[in-house]
Amino acid sequence: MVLAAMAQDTTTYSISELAHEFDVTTRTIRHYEDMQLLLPARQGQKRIYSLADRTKLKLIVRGKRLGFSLQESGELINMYEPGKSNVEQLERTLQTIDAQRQKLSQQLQDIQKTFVDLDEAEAGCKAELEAHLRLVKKK
Amino acid sequence: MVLAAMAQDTTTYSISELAHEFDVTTRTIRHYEDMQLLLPARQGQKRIYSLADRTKLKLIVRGKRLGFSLQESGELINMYEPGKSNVEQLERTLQTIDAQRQKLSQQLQDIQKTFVDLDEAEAGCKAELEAHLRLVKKK
DNA sequence: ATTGCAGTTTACGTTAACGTAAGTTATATT
DNA sequence: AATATAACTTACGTTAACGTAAACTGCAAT
Repeated sequence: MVLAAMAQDTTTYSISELAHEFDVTTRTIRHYEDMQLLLPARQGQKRIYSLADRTKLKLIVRGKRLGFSLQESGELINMYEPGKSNVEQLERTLQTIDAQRQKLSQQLQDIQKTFVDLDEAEAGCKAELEAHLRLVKKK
Repeated sequence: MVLAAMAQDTTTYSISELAHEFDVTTRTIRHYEDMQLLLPARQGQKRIYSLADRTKLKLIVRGKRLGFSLQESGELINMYEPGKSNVEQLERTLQTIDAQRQKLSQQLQDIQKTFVDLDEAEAGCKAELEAHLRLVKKK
């Protein structure tokens, strides 16, 4: 479900609802707005978040788990917004998409390696633990 | 190859060699030492890095690509050091290993989802581009 | 009427991860 | 002997991503 296709949904959220759902503070959400990642509607002073806003926040939070900066997450979000349909911009977006893919591939490899390392570390630990157990049993 | 098993290798590196190999500054490497992640030997004032030191640095750099803090990378490194062989410590290490695995699994899922999103975004971009091309052709 | 939330703005504070600059030392080269 | 190169220490500066506090607003229930 792309951001653009969410226009008809009228569900809205308060800032504290979103904060609770994604386990962040309201300050954090407002900060993302300061950084231009979100631009919720207003009802008087209060911020009213749409489903599209929620999705953007979800992307930011996911990005954080992957170690993305807010800027990087911002780029990611912009990819889903078809807005600027001039050719030059579209081609730059395609390049950004490719760059993102490469970064993710690198991360995939890093994760695989780390899993292997963790297996080794675990094996070493368990071996040592059993050595200890044997010592206790012999006594 | 575990850190402990690298004792016999006598290869050494200067700080600038490592900096160049891993594409970081010497300042960065010294910073990791300040943060207790590295403890190279000395030859007078100069730092002399062993193969084990190099491996630790590699782990740190890899961790950074995964968005790990230096503290987290420090924990990872400590897992490979069998040093403190008391049972309690070993069991805590096993727990840390498990926590790491869970974090990595979450990252894996996030990466998969992001790949899907990128595919969608790319498809949308290309569709728009072709729409543009058709407009030009019709003229 | 006031008490209590939930929300708001403004603004200074904090932490991590280095950058950058200044001044010093040691070794090697011209 | 002078210069270059690579290393070093000390210390202040910077950026990102919020935290935290203070003071204000609007609505709801007692």
